[in-house]
Order: sequence, then structure tokens, then C-alpha cells
Amino acid sequence: MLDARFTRENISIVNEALLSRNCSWDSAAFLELDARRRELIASSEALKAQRNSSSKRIGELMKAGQKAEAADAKEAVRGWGEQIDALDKELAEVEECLNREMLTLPNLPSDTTPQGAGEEDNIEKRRWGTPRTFDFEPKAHWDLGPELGIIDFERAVKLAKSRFVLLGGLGASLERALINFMTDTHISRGYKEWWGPVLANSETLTGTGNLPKFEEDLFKTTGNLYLIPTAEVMLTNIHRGEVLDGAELPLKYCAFTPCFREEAGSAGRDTRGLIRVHQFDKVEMVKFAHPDDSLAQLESMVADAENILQLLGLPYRVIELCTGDLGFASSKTYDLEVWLPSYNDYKEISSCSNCVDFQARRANIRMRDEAAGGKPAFVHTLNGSGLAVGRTMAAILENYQRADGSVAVPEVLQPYLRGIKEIPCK
RNA sequence: GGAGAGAUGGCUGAGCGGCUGAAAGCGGCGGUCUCGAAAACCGUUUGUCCGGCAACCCCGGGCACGGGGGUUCAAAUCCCCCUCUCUCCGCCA
Repeated sequence: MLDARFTRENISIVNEALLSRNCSWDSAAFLELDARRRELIASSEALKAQRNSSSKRIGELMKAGQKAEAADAKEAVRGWGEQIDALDKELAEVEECLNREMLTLPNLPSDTTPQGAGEEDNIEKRRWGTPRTFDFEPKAHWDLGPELGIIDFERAVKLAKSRFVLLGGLGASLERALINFMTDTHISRGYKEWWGPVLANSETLTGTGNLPKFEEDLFKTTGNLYLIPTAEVMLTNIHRGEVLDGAELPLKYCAFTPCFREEAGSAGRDTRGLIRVHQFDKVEMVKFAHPDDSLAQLESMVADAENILQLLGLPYRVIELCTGDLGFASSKTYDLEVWLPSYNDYKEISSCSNCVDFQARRANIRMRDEAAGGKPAFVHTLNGSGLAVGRTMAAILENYQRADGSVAVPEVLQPYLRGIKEIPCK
């Protein structure tokens, strides 16, 4: 959520920034409502101040036994009460309206985020590794997996519906190995591991920005809980409503969870394989950072995600998203894209974002920085995939496949896979 | 699922319808003492919104004692609803 006061005082900056990310809004209506809000507050509070001082006097009169004077004063106060009620009622409506508007407004891009209209204007920052050249026709993972007997798409449909996945044998083991490898690696680099609910309430999802605007992307239970679309939701909300000690920042958290996405509106895109499914595993990183430090923390988070790909020996590139392609809550985002032979292209496998104070304001996550005066201030929140496990498995299968149809297991994963060095042909 | 108890500031914990934004203790911060530290002593310490101001200092005001409604001139205090926590019983991976 944007700061209402900042928005009011810098309306043209906000308009321009929102326009750069292809969001247009009615700023005139906002200013009008905002002015009305403050007008109502001023009127209502003036009456309340009067009422309070009169109430105090009534108490004194009662104590002094001056019943008649007290009764007169009561009558006057009753009249103010009615006016106050009317003003407060309108104020509630105005604030409701303002709030709804502010909750659906995306974050402002960072000054350092490149300008651009959309995906095509994203900037490639660097590449790591060289895509392998095959001396045979490489297979796509959606063919390899079933042939190796480790991925069963058809039975997954029977169990749930299309775009779900069933892993068997070494497929299931590889999934587990990847989760443990990624999590252990992050822990060794200073992240604290968490495990928690994969259902979340609406306050939690509003905190991260998934609600109210993107409800159609979520699976919802009959108990008014939602399945989380990412562990970011859980990790970021751990400190919702809390005041953190500025001296202890940054907090570095990670968690493995399954992630659930309705994927409404994505029909026809990436329909095959593990790339776009309703349920997938992900190891997520989240940081709570001091505002002065969050840009640097984003760079190091990207490095932590890259580290996983490097250890797995998977070629990738780093993309910086332009203003037009930025996610709702983010002010600056780097995507990691892994090389997928089946696409003959790089495909997103991680997204690392600095949300600055956008989520912190929604979720009321603050810090007290003794050095900077001791007043609570919003922290900056960051999140990044480290990594999407299903897509990582797809990348391993495709990049490590051999001519006979078997797949080599990357060395770092072997200890996590009972020492197994290859996924053999059936 | 049944029965009961509770929810107060960073923490523990008092609180009669007005004198309580809140006792006391702990913690934090500042100071005295000390070569320094500890101890002791003194002082200080909620957040947020609106307005004034160049100002996150400061000044005036509003609101907040789990959340929402109600009674009242006035609610932490009385009433209702919701949420959560604890204890006992039942059930259970």
C-alpha cells in the first residue's frame, strides 16, 4: 500500500510512476476523497473536544450537587453527539472508499528500475553457464519423465484435475532431494528455516498484496481460508503487527511449502509438463531489511538464488524487470531464467523482489531503530524463490539427459538421493 | 465437540463509570558513582491520526486497554456479538 500522505503531496510523481507500470487511476477522485476525509475529521474532532470538556464539567457539577446546571449541560452534549455520529458515519464511508482504492493500487517502481512498457523491455544483466549442445535429439521433460516412470501426468488428472502432477519412485525422491538441498544451502548462508500453515486467512493475504485484487488466482476453502500461492505469504506475515528491533535486521528466513495457484486466465500457456501447474513445491526466501539496506539485500538474495543454480550446474541468465513488467507489490525485481532445451530458451525459475515498505504498511511490520530516533518505521520486505522445485526438476531432466534416455544426477544432489548417480531407463 | 476461566503498554501484572493513556515490577534509554564495568541511586520511556509549523523537534486536539456494536453527558470498567488463549472432559494422526 502506498502512503496516503506521500500520495497526496506528490500526486504527479505517483501518477507518473503508476503510468510507467501501465496502471492508470483516478487521482482527482482520490484527492477529493482525501480532502473530504480530513475535513470530516477536523469537524468531528472539534465537537468531540467540546464534548469531552463538557463531560468533565458535568462530573464536577454532579459532585458539587448542582443538578440543574448538569442537566442543561447534558442536553447540549446530546445534540453534539448526534452531529458527531453523522460526521463519523460519513467519515467511515469515505475511509472505506479510500482504503479500497489504496489496497488495489500497485507499488511504485524503484528509481533504479528500468523504464519500459512490458516484458520486451526487460534488461538482461548477465548469463552464467553455457547451454549444452546435444549430439542427439534432446527430449522435453514431459516426455522424459513418463518414459523414465518418474512423472505420471495422467494419473494426477484422475486424482485431482488437469495441471496436477504425480511423481513416483526416483521422481518423488528427486523432489525431496531438491527441497532438502536448497533449504540446507540457504540455512548455511544464514537463513532461518520455518515450517507453517499452508492455509492463510484474508488478513494474511491482504498483507502480502494477494488480496483483495487477485482472489481469482487463489484456491479457497469453505472455511474462508485460502491455500497459499507461495511461502512468501506465510514468511512475510510472521511479523505482521509487530515492531522489530532495528539492530537485528536483516532477518533472513526461508521455508519449503507446496504452492497452490488457480492459474485462472492462463489456459493454453505452458500446458505441458511441470512448468505451469496448480500445485508445486518451492523453497522461498524472505528478508526483513532496514530501509537503508534493502537494495543491497536484494542483490545478495539474487546471489543466494543463483548459488543454487550454479551448484546444480544449470545455465541461467539474470533479467531485471522493467517498470511495465513489475509485479503488484514489487518496486524492483530480478528474475532468474534457467535454460530449458525443450523451449530452446530460458524460462523463469526464480523471481526476487524488493517490496520496500509496500507490504510492511499493509501488514503493519515496523522496526525501532535506536540510532535513528527510536520512532517505529516500516521495514522493507523482500522475497525470492530459491527455487521453484518443479521447474528445477524439469531443468535437470532436460539438461542432464543422455542419449539412451537416462538422466545423470547432479553431483550435489547425490548425497540427498541415497548416493544414486543416475535415473536409469525403465 | 461439551463445560469453565481469561484477553490491559516491549514483558509481568493492578485497575471504584469521571481525578487512569493507564499503579507497581522487569526491560530499554539518559545521568550520578567508577580507570572501566557491575551494583546502588536519580530521572526518563505507548502508538496512531488531524491541525499549527520549514520541521520526523515542539504545541493543540482526537482515537486506542483482543475486534465490532450498544447503554451513558462520560466506558479499560456495564450489556451484546465475534475472534483468540488457557484449564478440564470427549475424540484423534
